[in-house]
Amino acid sequence: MNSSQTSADAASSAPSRIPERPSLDGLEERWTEAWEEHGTYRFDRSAARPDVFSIDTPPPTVSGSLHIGHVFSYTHTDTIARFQRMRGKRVFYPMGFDDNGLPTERRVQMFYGVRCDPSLPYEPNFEPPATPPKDPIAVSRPNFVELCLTLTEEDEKAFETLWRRLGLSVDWRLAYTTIGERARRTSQRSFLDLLAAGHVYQREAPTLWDVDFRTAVSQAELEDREQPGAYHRIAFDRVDGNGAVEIETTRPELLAACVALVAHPDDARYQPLFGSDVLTPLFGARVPVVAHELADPEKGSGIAMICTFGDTTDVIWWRELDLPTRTIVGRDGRLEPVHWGEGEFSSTDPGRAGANYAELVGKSVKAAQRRIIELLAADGALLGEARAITHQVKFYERGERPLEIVSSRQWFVATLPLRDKLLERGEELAWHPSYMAHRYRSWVEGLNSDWNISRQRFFGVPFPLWYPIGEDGSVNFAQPLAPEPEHLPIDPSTDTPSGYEESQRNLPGGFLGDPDVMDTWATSSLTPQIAGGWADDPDLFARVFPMDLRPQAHEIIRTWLFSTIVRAELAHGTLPWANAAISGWVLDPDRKKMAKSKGNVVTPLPLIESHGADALRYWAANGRPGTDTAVDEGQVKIGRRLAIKVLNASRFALSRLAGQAVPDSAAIVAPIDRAMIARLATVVADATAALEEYDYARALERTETFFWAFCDDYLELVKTRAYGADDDRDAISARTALAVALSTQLRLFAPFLPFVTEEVWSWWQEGSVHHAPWPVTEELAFAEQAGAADVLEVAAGVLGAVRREKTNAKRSMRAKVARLEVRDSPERLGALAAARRDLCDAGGVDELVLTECAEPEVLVELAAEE
RNA sequence: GGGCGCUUAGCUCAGUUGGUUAGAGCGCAGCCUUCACACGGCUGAGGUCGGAGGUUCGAGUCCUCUAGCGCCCA
Repeated sequence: MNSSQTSADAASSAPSRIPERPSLDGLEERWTEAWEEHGTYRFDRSAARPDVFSIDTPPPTVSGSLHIGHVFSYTHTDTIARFQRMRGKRVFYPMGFDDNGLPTERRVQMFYGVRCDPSLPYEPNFEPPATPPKDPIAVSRPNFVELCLTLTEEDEKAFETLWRRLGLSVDWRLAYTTIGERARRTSQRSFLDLLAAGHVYQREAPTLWDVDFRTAVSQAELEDREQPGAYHRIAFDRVDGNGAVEIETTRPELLAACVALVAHPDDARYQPLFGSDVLTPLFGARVPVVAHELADPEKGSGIAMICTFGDTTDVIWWRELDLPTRTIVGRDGRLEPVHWGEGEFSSTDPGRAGANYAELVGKSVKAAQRRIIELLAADGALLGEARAITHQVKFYERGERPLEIVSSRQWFVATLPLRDKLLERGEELAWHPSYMAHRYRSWVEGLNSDWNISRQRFFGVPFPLWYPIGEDGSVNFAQPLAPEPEHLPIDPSTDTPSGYEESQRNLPGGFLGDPDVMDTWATSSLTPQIAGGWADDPDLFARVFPMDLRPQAHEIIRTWLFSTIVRAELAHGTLPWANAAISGWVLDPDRKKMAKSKGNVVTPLPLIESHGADALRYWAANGRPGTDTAVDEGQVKIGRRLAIKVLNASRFALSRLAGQAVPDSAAIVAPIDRAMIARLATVVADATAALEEYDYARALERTETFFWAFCDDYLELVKTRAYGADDDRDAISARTALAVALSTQLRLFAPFLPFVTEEVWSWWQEGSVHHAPWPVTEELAFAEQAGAADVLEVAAGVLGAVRREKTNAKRSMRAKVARLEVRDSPERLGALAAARRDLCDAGGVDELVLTECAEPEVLVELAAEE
């Protein structure tokens, strides 16, 4: 701490700035406004990279509800941002909003009662009805996107309001969205770069498909769900007439799509059949019996049918065994018409096959299953009763029906070849807490497909490509037409490729715009590049990238964290950040996961309104890194109590300071004052070390523990002395120690309680506490004690004994002590002697006797009641 | 099936590299209107650290096995 800065100005004005009855009321409005006005949290973009601390803030999904989980994790990040700022870093702390993608589309559909039909033309004056109609109105894609933009804008305002009330030290000038112009330019430019470098490719391939959303989904968006099912035993006649082969399947409705039977190569039961053919019942299609290691002899009858495509194993068999394709399930999840006897759908009896299939066509897979079981039973091919089981079925994480696998044209990022490199990057990254690295590693090790980034949706970043259409009407997907980088962002559904006229769209000799949009992760994986200005502000980008910190929740390690590492690796050959801080979840008060469907989601605003932002932040900052934490209003109330205590203790500590804004610590001469400062120095060291390791919770806990002891013991002990005369050097020592301790503690608390600390700071200091230097042990080193007994600890112990005696006697704490005898070691008695005056004042002690004794004891004789 | 985390007072949780009688807050009980604070203060009663075994002079803190809860991956 600087010494000897006594300013006459401060001397006259400072005490008057301390309110008579300090209160939390109005602090948030006042300081939120002041910070905005003074640009307290603005990023200084003149800073060089080593002086910058940059944060890749998670952009919340704006169409999701505001809930307490946001407050929780964003508070954690904010404490780190504030700590780094006070350490002198220029903090790059932008806020983003993730608005593109399916959640927004769903919300818009519900909110306005519309659905998107891309075949419709744009209606410039379209207004959605005031109340959503029962049957959704079909609107064009541009109209639909407009509604998405309108609604997300409103949602973003609600989020921003919450963040500001919570006191996040975000630079709002840096806010971005994942659908905004910069995001589209960045995503499209990055895509074209990857295309040029050969890291993305397009392929007609079996794709995981959600039949309700009618879009492809990627491996990262899958989840297994336990589902009831049943094994049905079906007989396939052998072509050679030597009886039948019995298979078991959970998906009999795919029988028409069967292309082979498969058993394990070592399975003696089926070895004689390999290479021979069998006929599918009902359809008479001739299919081979083949061998493959993935066939499980333990499962069902040990031989399975391979279809187009029942599950991902079917896809592997299809690819590795070079089997034909018989597609029967359409993109709507219903069985499509096929022509038996033609092409892939050969049959020994096309007429019968067609008649049987006519019973199924147009039905959903579920309905088709019910019908085909009846047909098989009537045919005699169904053997025995169905055997009920439960099994894991793949779902889109937001979907309601099992995924189908359909063949479609999709863009992929080649992630599988990167696997080893990605594992290395995971090792390089500093994870907080460290065990979260396992989540990433097990995910990368389990990668089984390249990243499909095409989505057959509407509100997203379009692929910046067109495809030439030949004179014969065939589309040349192999030679896409790309725009010039300076024209980005573009929308191929409304923009025209160079060398073509708009009139040539979708016509022979013309062009076709890529109809798809990118996976939402394909854009949000670029948040460091979007926020940092990679595509349009290289100067800024060089100052912030690679970033210092990615804070996020653990459930999106496989999606957001993973995909961001992929993109940075491909674009820059580096990690996108040095540290990943993984926060836990917020659970409801009964420690259950919060979910809209359960109705147990806690909204944060009422908690801020009733207890204050500092209080809610206190609760959040008590959640250890990575640990799931229950909502606990009791903890919030304690946060409020702490904030009030800071106000009141500060008022006392400063009340007799006589206006020295920055007192000279050389005036701190009393041993107990020095002991308190020495202990505070250890708190500074602990809190600093903890924050350096992203353990904000530990830093808060250390600071808070010290603060309560400071109030309960030290403040009480020195209270009388601090009121002493202006020429009393012991009084000055106490006042100075109070001021130094307060200054240090306010700065330690500032990242956690930004409002109340700023308020108190403003009573006696210039500038914002949030730009004050983070305390260092050196400024308190003058009080270092060499091995002596801790005066404060001994005195506080004796004071406690006095209080105990008064409580036992049911007397007031003001009651006089006629005689106090302390028996203890010479060393401790020496320490106590140094605090004799304070102890007698605080305890109301008339006579203090110190007796050397091996058996420590405190004897309290209360004076008679008056 | 593989992996990770958690299990410490009625509740929510600390306990950093193993070291004197295991800590905090809430809740509970009692006391005190004290000149920073009744949106307060003081004091107190409550655990032998999920279970079993082991290493060690010494283990909540390290090792093995085991139970329950939660999660990740396949």
